[in-house]
Amino acid sequence: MSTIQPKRDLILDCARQLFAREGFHATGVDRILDQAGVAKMTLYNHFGSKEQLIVEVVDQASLQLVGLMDSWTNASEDPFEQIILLFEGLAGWFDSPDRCGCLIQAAAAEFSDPGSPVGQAILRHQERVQAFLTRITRATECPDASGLAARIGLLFAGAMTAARICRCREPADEARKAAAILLEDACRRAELELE
Amino acid sequence: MSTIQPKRDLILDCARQLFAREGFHATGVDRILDQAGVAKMTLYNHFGSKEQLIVEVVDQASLQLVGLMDSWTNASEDPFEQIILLFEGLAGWFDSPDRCGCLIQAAAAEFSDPGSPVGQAILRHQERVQAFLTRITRATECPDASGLAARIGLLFAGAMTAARICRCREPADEARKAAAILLEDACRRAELELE
DNA sequence: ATGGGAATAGACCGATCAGTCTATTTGTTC
DNA sequence: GAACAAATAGACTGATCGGTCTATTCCCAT
Repeated sequence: MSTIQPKRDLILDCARQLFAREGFHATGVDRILDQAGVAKMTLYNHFGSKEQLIVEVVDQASLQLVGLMDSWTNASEDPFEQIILLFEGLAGWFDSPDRCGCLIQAAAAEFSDPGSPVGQAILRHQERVQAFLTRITRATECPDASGLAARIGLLFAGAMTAARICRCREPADEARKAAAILLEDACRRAELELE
Repeated sequence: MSTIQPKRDLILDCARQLFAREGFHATGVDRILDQAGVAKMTLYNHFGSKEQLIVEVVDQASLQLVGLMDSWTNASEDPFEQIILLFEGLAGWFDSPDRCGCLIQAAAAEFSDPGSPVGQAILRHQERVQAFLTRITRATECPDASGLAARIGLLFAGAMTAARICRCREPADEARKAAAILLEDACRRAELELE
């Protein structure tokens, strides 16, 4: 058997794909087992329950997405450019043919209780993203960096939501334009303040 | 029996509430029947299948939301003000305690196939919203009205997505600020073009 | 009063759900 | 080769799923 990756990661990967394509509740444990070619007890020994598997899938997807955002923005030192790069990266991400939008948004839609383990994982993701965005907007030295980060985050989330429906990169491109306008505005206000 | 509204609307209403709170796949038909106090055959005589019920719930929610958007913006004749009113209305909408975000976004997350009946209903909604927004942005007589509408739509969707997670009106307030900046920018470009 | 359409309760269907259990095999490491 | 942990197949549980069917009851209009 040529399992390069341990079974645990294999299950995590197959589960992520199926959850993204079919949804969390609509994907039965047996479907994941078939896809991964793995016995039932292997899954339950590793994760304990379907809910815990979902939590780990969401956490992994969150770290992966934030990692992507980081790699997209690494190409520049200028925080203004970084935000543009962020939306360009997002647009490129949507070009992947098998992509069905953001897994974490899907999880938020299916698990609305913020107190549940899955809800907690979603909140962790939200905090990660906002922390990432705030780190960039603070570097712009514009006033109201956190407000700017919140607005950029709204565009980011909106682009993901729209891309799930229209399945194209246009929302991300439009979000990039909107972000550029918001940045220009914040920049202009900063200059006014200096005078 | 004091059924003021016909059973059909009662079922539709209970289903909408349960779908919004628990999700579509997670809500069994029997739960809807219990909540509505209605026999199983009554539901199946009216809707034929759970999927068709979902389609009608989504369509009803779409018409209701667009109707709300219309009523929020009716308070002014000025298209710039109308967009601000739109996000103020949205913020007020999120103040409702039992609200768990946008039912149509949840549907989009659970039914990713755009060819399915539910997917079609979601596309119809998306077209309704964009048509509504474009009608307003065209009245601003700014250049690139459809682009502006798309950007406003992204903020609108982003605010809904964020509100589902944080369960507060802040995202809508922040989206309103962002929309105001986008409008100001579009307005400024229009004036520059006139000179 | 009576006929008919709408709604009722509830049994029933096969399929699938998440999760458990056991007995066996596999691969690795002393 | 012995020991041991990991993974295997597959039977099994009770619950729930969406959906069907029947027989009965209710209410309203003629």
